[in-house]
Amino acid sequence: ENTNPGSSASSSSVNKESGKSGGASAPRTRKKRCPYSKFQIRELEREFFFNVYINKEKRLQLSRMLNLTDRQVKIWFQNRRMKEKKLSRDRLQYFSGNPLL
Amino acid sequence: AVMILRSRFLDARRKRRNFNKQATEILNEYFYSHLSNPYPSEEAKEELAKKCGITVSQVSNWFGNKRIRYKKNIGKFQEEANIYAAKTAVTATN
DNA sequence: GTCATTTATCATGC
DNA sequence: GCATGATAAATGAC
Repeated sequence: ENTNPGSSASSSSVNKESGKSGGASAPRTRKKRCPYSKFQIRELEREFFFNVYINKEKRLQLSRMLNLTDRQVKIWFQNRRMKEKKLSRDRLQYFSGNPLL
Repeated sequence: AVMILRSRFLDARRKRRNFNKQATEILNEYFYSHLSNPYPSEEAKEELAKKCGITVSQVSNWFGNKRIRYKKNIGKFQEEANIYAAKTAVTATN
């Protein structure tokens, strides 16, 4: 169901671009968006349920378990918090007789 | 259990309905009359949302989709661009 | 950290 | 069958 760069053994793949080194490095193309697997989402959501803000330790642990970079986990939590905020706004509209929709 | 209900709520919201023709007209009019900088301010978004009868988030979604789809294939939108360019030109002269 | 955004993907309308 | 609106990764401004 998932051809993620994380599902299994293929560890050393895509990322790395740590290169900030000597000048001439290329325009470093934007990383292509790759949807996460159901398993990855479940584990991320599980942790998000316990605490909306994840500390560095759990972040590294979770990134290893899911074969994601710590940066990806960090960004996932950021986006997830924004999503939760939008959901709250939508619920407010929904329960306050707004004639929209 | 909670997460299941939560995901249900999300999926339900994802059921899409097209905007009415008048709303699309208003949005396109703004887009093509600001083609050099199609980034409406927050106030402009609220005004557009009110005039179109949609939410501010829906306005943001529409402009996000419109910008990238226009950029990806300008030729496909050329006819549409001409139509709204002529329309705004007429309203300007009146 | 938030937050608007870009980009690809998803789900639906027709 | 694509057009279209909404959502999911990823970036960058601040």
